[in-house]
Amino acid sequence: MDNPNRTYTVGEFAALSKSSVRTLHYYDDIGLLRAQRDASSGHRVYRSQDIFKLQQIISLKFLGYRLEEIEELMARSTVGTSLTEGLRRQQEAIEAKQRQLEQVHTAIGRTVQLIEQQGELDRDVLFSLIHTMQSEEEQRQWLQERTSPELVDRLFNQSAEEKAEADREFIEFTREVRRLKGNPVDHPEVQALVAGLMDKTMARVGEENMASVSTLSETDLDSIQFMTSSPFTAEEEAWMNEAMAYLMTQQLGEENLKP
Amino acid sequence: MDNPNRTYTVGEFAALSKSSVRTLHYYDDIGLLRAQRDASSGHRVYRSQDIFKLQQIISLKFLGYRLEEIEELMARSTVGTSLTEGLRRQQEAIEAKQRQLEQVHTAIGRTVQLIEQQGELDRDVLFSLIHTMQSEEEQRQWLQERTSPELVDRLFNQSAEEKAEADREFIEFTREVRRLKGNPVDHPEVQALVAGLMDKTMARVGEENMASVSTLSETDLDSIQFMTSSPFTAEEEAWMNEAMAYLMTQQLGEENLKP
DNA sequence: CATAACGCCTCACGTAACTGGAGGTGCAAG
DNA sequence: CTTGCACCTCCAGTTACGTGAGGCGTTATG
Repeated sequence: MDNPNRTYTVGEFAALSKSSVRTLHYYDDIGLLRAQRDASSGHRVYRSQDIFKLQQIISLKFLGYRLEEIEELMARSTVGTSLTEGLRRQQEAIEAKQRQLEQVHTAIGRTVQLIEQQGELDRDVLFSLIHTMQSEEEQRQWLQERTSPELVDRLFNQSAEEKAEADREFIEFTREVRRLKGNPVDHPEVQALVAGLMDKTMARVGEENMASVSTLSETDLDSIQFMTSSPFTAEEEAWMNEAMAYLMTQQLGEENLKP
Repeated sequence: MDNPNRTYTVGEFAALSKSSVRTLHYYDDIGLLRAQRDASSGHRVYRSQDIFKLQQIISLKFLGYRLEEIEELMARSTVGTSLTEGLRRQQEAIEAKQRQLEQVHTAIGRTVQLIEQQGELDRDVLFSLIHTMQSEEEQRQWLQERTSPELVDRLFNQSAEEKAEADREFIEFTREVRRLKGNPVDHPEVQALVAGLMDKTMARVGEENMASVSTLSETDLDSIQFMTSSPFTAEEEAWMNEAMAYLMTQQLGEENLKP
């Protein structure tokens, strides 16, 4: 057994504690773990009891404390309820980080899956999707404040497969837009495209929720534009709006013919 | 609708993107998002198309990329399999972080629970426990290489309750040591204490695993000392060892009397 | 015995992604 | 005329070290 009075050099001490010489120098400099000095050589000398102190430092670092806080904590002799409070705050911070990491993790998962299925992707489309995933929480919050909980539930509480399906459909849609862009808005394929979009949107929102959507104001619709970044150019958007308008007039016309 | 050619000042742009003016200055400085300048005032001028670029930057930051990497990624026009590979690496890094956070989370949870149940705790004891939790993975690895998988399983694959129980027992044990310290090693309560310790240890290890424990070498036992930091002083350790030795001789004596 | 190789020392700069402050300009309102 | 606002630039500080230069004293080797 080692005798408890033996001393260590920085190198030995670093190896023991699995930290680095530089780290020990640093702790010495900032006064977190002061070493004694060999009078003649000026070398740092650590005593075996310093091991415990260093272990405490490492433990507290492990718990997420910064060195300054650690110094303060170690100066206090009692370790009780005051620490619990700090620990609980640490706990909450960790949970927040975990939630964020989880979000990023699934976002990357969805992105990778998309690229694998679809091959090379247009960068605008990809970034638009990533941006949507990233701000999903924000959008949910926003809708929660303005529409019915049922709609929010329906739109966001989807399974991973449903979300993947929505991603695919979106990609498909952008490809069709790129393919048909330039055609007149009354071109049958263009009309089919926008009709399909409206159907899908209706299906996604659900008929029973259309009422709460229609309560959204003009300014609301404007600000939704900023949140959901679109991969389309201004001309593409204008063209699509025209096609939509044409579709609406056609449908209205048919209805007027029926009775 | 905003016309697509309107321009923004830094302040407006910061508000739009929910970043700060300083951040935009910074991105301009490092060339990540260069702004044009108003010739007369020298003020930064952002165009609406810069919004997309900034959104992409924010998205990539969200995915965990560093600004330097982002600049490089955005310079490339194709976004395909090269990105997937990077994303997968990101994914793994995130998973590693998640595992680490999970470990810290449960460690703090156990600590808080202990302080709540036991009130004020001796700092040495507390740090000893935290240190043990922190290096649990390391210890598991160490034992895995040297003993049987069954033993490792038994020692580490415990439920949260079992671990909490072990923590409590350990605290209880340190309290008893403090209380009885100074008594002669053949004092009945001291003997009961060490006998209890041995019983608990045997129960924890399991009779069928004693064989693989005994294969550990002397040096192995030394290095285990460094990993499991003890909250006891050198004298306390010596005293406990003596008491253990006394217990062993007694038991050997009894066995010799039996037959 | 000279030299090389260690291990230690100090000093000082680099890191990532900002944040904050000091000091200055131009413009509009009170 | 002053106040306030929004902008500008330049400088410094943040965290917890990593890295490298240049130097000293001790030990191993040719």
